[in-house]
Amino acid sequence: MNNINIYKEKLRESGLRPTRQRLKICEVLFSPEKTFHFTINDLSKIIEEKLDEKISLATVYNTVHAFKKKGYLKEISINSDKSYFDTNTKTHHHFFDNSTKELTDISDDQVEKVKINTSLPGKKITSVEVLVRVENN
Amino acid sequence: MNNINIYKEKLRESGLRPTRQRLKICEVLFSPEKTFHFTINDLSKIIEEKLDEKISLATVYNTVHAFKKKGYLKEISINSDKSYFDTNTKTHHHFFDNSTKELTDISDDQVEKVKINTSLPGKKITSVEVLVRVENN
DNA sequence: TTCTTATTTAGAATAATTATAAACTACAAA
DNA sequence: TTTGTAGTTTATAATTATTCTAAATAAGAA
Repeated sequence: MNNINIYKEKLRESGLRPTRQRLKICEVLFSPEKTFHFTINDLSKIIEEKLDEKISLATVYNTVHAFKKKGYLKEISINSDKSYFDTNTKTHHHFFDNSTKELTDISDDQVEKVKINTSLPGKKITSVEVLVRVENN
Repeated sequence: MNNINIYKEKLRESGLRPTRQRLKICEVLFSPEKTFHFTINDLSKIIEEKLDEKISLATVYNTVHAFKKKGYLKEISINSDKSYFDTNTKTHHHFFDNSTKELTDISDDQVEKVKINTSLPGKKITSVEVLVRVENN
């Protein structure tokens, strides 16, 4: 089965032209059943391996940022030396394994609601996310 | 009052030679009563303004990383485009203001203990930190 | 088909960080 | 004190991630 028409539709809805490159990137990002994390470099490599055709690195950057802006991707800051993106855009939490540098999702329902007993005047909370660092024991 | 001898002592304890440069950086980082956040660039500028003498950027990098390794500084990843360091090395939480890009501490006691109902086999939790994103309302 | 505007692209530019290797310095031992 | 050595500092080059630029291309409307 092919999702291309769905992606075309979605892109057009978002005001993004469904170009060949964007559709390929959609396939790589949104066809897998499970959400995943990646860096731009990861993505670029996956595309090279999976596809017969190369997509310019600048386009990968452009596309990822466009998708992020539209809310189809989420940027995660764990490691300051690289930008990680996540195809899971819902508010959720993470394990970060300091031993292996791996990042894993913790679904929202496995963390009890976090209560913050303070606030900033004139500001409203947009998200509350938990980072659980682990290491080998 | 002068903390230099305390810094000298601490550095020596840690196996770091108390050089002129390291002592100056200690003064800038650890003399203020309140902890604070900074980037390497911030720190470099503060040093230039405060001190009559310049410290090479490479040394600032070296020193910050050495202090981080020894546990005197903590690295914070909020914004992926820069590395922030924190002189508050205790486990604590943050507000990140998306409107102003400002980072503020939330002390540990203002956040109720976070319960995680899942775990990773063979791993132990080393820290649980909460990031609360806010924006103007 | 044609026109307009968005998009892609290679490569240059920028910015943060790390590496290099020579000069310098803290400090232990003579 | 002086000296030797290992740790540090430094300027600069190298590297890496990311953004910019401007020309070529392609999508979609007329």
